[in-house]
This record gives sequence, C-alpha cells and structure tokens, in this order.
Amino acid sequence: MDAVFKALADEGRRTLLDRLFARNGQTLGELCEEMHMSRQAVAKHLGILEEANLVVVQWRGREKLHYLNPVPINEIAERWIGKYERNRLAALSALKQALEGDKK
Amino acid sequence: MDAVFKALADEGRRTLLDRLFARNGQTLGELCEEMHMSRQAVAKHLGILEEANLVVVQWRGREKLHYLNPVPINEIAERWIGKYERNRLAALSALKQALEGDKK
DNA sequence: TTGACATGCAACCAAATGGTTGCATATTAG
DNA sequence: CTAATATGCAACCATTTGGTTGCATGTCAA
Repeated sequence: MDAVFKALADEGRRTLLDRLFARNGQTLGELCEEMHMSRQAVAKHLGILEEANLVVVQWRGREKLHYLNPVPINEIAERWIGKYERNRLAALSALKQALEGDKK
Repeated sequence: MDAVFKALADEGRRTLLDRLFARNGQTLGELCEEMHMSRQAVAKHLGILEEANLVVVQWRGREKLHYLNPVPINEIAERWIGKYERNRLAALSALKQALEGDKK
C-alpha cells in the first residue's frame, strides 16, 4: 500500500491517472502530450504507477497501451480512508470540543 | 490537495494519524513513543501533517496537543477516490476486455 | 532491406525528503 | 529562584525523487 500512496503523491502521476480515466488504453506517446516534460520522464512516472499496480500495460506491436487499474485505489478507500470517514462526525465533534474547551 | 497526498505518502506520518485516530489529543512526547526516530523528526512529520491540515494543534501550557482533522481525508475520498471507485466495475471490465482481447 | 517510429536503458544532475545533532526558549514543579 | 520538562529552531547530511540527455532496441511501412 505504501507504493500506492507514494505513487499518488505526485501531481503529474495523478494527472496521468485522470487522463487514463478519461480515456483508457492510451499509448506512452499519447500520454506524453500535454505533460510538459520529456517522454522519458513520463515513462518513469508510468513505471511507478505500474509498480504500484495502478496501471496495467498491454503491448500491441510496438505500442504500449496503458490501462487504469482501479483496484488499489479502491483498497485505499476501503481499508484506510473509510476508517477515518466512518468516524468523521465523531472526530470532528471531538476536535471541536477540544478547541472550544480551551476558550472556557 | 497536493499537500494532503504528499503528507499521506510517508508510512511514519500515516502511523501518526493512526495513533491519533486511536487516541486523539496526544502530546508530541506521547507521539514520539514507539516511533523509533528522534523527537525532532517526529515534530517535523507532525508539522507536515499540520501544513496539510490533517492535524490541528492545541497548546495546553507547555504541552502541544495534536488532534486529527478528518476533513481533508474526507475531501480526497469525495472528490478524487470516489471518482474512480464509482466507476470501479466499469473500469475493471474495460481492463479485462483489453487484456482478453489480446489473447484472441 | 531500410528508414521511421515507439519505446527502453543508463548515466547524470539539482532539488526535495527524512533524518540527525546542538542549542535556545518557555512553562511547570520544588 | 532554580531544575527539569516540553518544545522550537537551524545547520547539516545521505538518500530519494523528478527531471534531463544520449544512445540502443524492436516493429512497422515502403
């Protein structure tokens, strides 16, 4: 899971995921457009996303097609964020009380 | 939002959030226990969590009490993860088809 | 076959990150 | 007042990160 969090920490990589979300199965060349950095830099980012299993790759001849894999994101939502979200109101309430308690 | 993702990228910081989730309002000293790094390192991590607004601080005399703020995590879940999660099955299906399509 | 195209690999570099240590400051206890 | 306690600030360091460039490899099209 650490790899997933680390992969999501970079704005450029989140953009790449957004673009695959908008249109799945793009090649490296396509994904390079609009990212203003070199092809190799984009390839590195995609490698990190692959490593985190957020992107799955498919070769078609000389083209490398990239597919979004939503499973790890779902796992984060389920196992980690859900934990906080479920208790959101309780935690907010505790926080509010703590801060108000000080002013008294 | 970038600050939140970056803050969540470190295992130690996630542990700190977990510990505040388990017991809210701990002091820096308390949070240092079990983390095997120096007090200053923990303080830096907490600073990053504060910066990302994931932790809110309350002074009580010479003690600094730390409170978990669940709002930014909730925002991630709502605005970003939710986007992928909602289409989880559709994306999985597309992925599967793409991979199977190759084998034919 | 040959050239163009899509991608990979590796060396290199600057900046950010995560950690340390030493010392300073503020508050509480005796 | 003085000690001890709780924390802050700043310099410093090694490693990681995000980017570059140059060149190599594999595939398609003419």
